[in-house]
Amino acid sequence: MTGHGARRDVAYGRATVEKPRSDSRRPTVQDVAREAGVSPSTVSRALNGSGYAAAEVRQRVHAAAARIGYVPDANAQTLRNRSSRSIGVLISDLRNPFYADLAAGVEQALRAAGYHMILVNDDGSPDEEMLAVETFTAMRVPGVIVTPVSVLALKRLHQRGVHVVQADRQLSTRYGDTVLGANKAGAKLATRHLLDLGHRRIALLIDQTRWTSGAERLAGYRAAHADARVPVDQELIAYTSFDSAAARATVARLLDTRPDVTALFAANNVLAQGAFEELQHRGVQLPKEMSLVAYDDVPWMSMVRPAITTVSQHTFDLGRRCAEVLLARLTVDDAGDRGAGDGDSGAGGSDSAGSGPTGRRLVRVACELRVRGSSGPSPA
Amino acid sequence: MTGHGARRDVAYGRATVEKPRSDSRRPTVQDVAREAGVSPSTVSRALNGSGYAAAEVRQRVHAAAARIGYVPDANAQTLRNRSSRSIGVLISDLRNPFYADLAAGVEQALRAAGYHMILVNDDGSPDEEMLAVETFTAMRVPGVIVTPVSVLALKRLHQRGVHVVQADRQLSTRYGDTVLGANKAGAKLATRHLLDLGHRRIALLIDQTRWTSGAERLAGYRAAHADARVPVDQELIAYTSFDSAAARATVARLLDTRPDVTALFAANNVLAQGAFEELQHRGVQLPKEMSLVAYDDVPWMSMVRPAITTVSQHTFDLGRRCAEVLLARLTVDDAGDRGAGDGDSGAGGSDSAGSGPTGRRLVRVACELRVRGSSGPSPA
DNA sequence: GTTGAGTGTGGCAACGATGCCACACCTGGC
DNA sequence: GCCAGGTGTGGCATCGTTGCCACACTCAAC
Repeated sequence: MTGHGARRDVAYGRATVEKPRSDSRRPTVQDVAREAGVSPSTVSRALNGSGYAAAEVRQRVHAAAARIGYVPDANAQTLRNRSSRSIGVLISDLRNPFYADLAAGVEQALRAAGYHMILVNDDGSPDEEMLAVETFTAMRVPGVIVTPVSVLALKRLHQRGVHVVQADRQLSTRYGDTVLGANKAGAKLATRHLLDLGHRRIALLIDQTRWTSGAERLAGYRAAHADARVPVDQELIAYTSFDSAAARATVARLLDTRPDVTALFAANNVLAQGAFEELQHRGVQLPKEMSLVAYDDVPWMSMVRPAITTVSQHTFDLGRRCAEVLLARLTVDDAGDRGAGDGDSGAGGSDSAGSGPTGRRLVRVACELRVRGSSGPSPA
Repeated sequence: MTGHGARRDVAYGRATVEKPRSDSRRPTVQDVAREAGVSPSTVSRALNGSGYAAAEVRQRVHAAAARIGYVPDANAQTLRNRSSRSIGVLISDLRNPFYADLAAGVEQALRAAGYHMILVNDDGSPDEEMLAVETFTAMRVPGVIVTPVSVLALKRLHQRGVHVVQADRQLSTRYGDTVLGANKAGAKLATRHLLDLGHRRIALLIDQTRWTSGAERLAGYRAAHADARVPVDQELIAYTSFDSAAARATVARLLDTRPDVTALFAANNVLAQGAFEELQHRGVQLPKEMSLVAYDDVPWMSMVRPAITTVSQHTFDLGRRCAEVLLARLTVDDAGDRGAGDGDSGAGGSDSAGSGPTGRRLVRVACELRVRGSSGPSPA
């Protein structure tokens, strides 16, 4: 087997063709030390600012480092320090704007703090999720932000001493912190909006209620009814799967069997798409014949006419908040003794339940009802 | 300064509160070796399958590793092997579905090949781009996929022996491979579609033509006119900035000064949004009074009525292709002698120009015209 | 019975950065 | 003039993995 040695040997011969400037290998602390006329230890101290280093020497080292283009090897640092500045981010579907925005928010906050994001798509598959967990473990990430699929993944991470933040939904209260949208409040707001408009037979289109996101939205829907003393018709809670085609079929069935429905509340953007397509296909007039409200505002909802009334989750902020919560843990970790406090310096509109730095934290990011043209008075 | 040592010492005392099972540190090859009754070298050989290892021993080692839950430290491996399995991916805006889809495609292909993606958003800023380059360098990534902003970043990466793939646009032909959409062909297709419908005053809404993406689309627009022997009215090429509000204002100005325009071709999804909003705002009837065609199909375009005629870039595939092109380079690199061939096993519809494994490669991913309701016969 | 090839295993150094410890030097006080 | 204390620097081991090399052993052939 011509292993690595051979590869390296050959690489030089090929250098000008494939990898142009790999003729001189990357500079290390040793090289900086030689250049500055000091020892590697001193270089380390001078660059990191920890420990003694005469001002003059410090300057000389910095100059030398800049001159030869020294970039510290992150892997060596991680190996030595036993913790990296990479954060694992595990989401279900990057092509869904909800997850994309979430990831974008996470990335922004991480980058601002000098961390970076390893992004893995699990397509909602527990197996892929577990594989990602192994990857993150191997990389020694200090924390992971995940829209969780299986409790096992959370548990495994937790066992391995990795800080976990569950985003958007909470599968377990035992492992790490959680950042959620105000699902119940949002769904209640939306439902109440419809009730206020006189609707009495409001169908809820929802995919699953095993996850907190779905369950809480359902609860909000019920709560609004209860507040208005309008009984909930169980038949109007239409369960479907997380797929716009399926949602569309479900809506079709619903409209056929229950022509008395005057409003439709779709529990997320994917289901809303199916619903909207079916209504459009049938030529149902919004909002005259039917009102439509969606949870989770995504771009198409404000482009179509009438524009869709939605509950915005402030998804980007949600992502940012996830990163902040995680970073707070890491900082506490670093600080030896807990100095950082709980620091719920909440970007306006997020409230946090849960105790100090030691306990599990649950952060809620506020949502907002955006009334647009798709919701109007009940025709009845 | 209570440094790292202190942190560790304290960590144990806190273990049950913060990081539950960090009481036992992570198992290493040493631990596996002890468990299996062999030496670390043998463990390495047994697990990696390189070099001798008796079948019985191999089995014993695997069992031991599984029993104690051994996960190799990726950082130590990278340090030792001088190359990681992380790929840097640098894009402009994750919240734009174009970039999100691109990243999703990249991620899928990387994951399938056992690599993972460090995703960084540079918001189109050269400074952020350079910072990301430093990060990637520090992490010793073997390759980077980038929607480039500045040539300097490409050059820097190239100098450091990192394989580069320019995605979507090509800023320089000197550094690494490139994967582009068939911009000219696509724009020509779209323009020709409008010309065929009888339009003669087709405005082009475009942000900039310094990048290949814009320049090629402009070229396609011109080429279609030339083919049809229709002169291009320079005034109808409306330059704006990459921003839907600006695009909208530009469209407004255009429509005011040139009421004779019968069709609008928006060079990307962001500009298309601005155009659509302005047309909608003015109550312009599509396609009766005006036709609209967009480059880059994104979800809202098929949700609105009339749905927008677009050129789909197959963005997800574009991303996948970027990863494939990069991985091919890495494989050649590994293989000591070039065994892998050029292997343009193109997923149907992508054609590659450029020479074998040693030369720079330029791959084009085919696009497709999707005719929808927003384009119709010229009113004239 | 010795030699040689072939087979399997362990020792050890290296990847690059870091921080503890030891030590050299300088200054001031008695 | 000697010692104590402070200041700045270098040596060295370490993080976990890998692969080269050396070596031990088995077996067959001469």
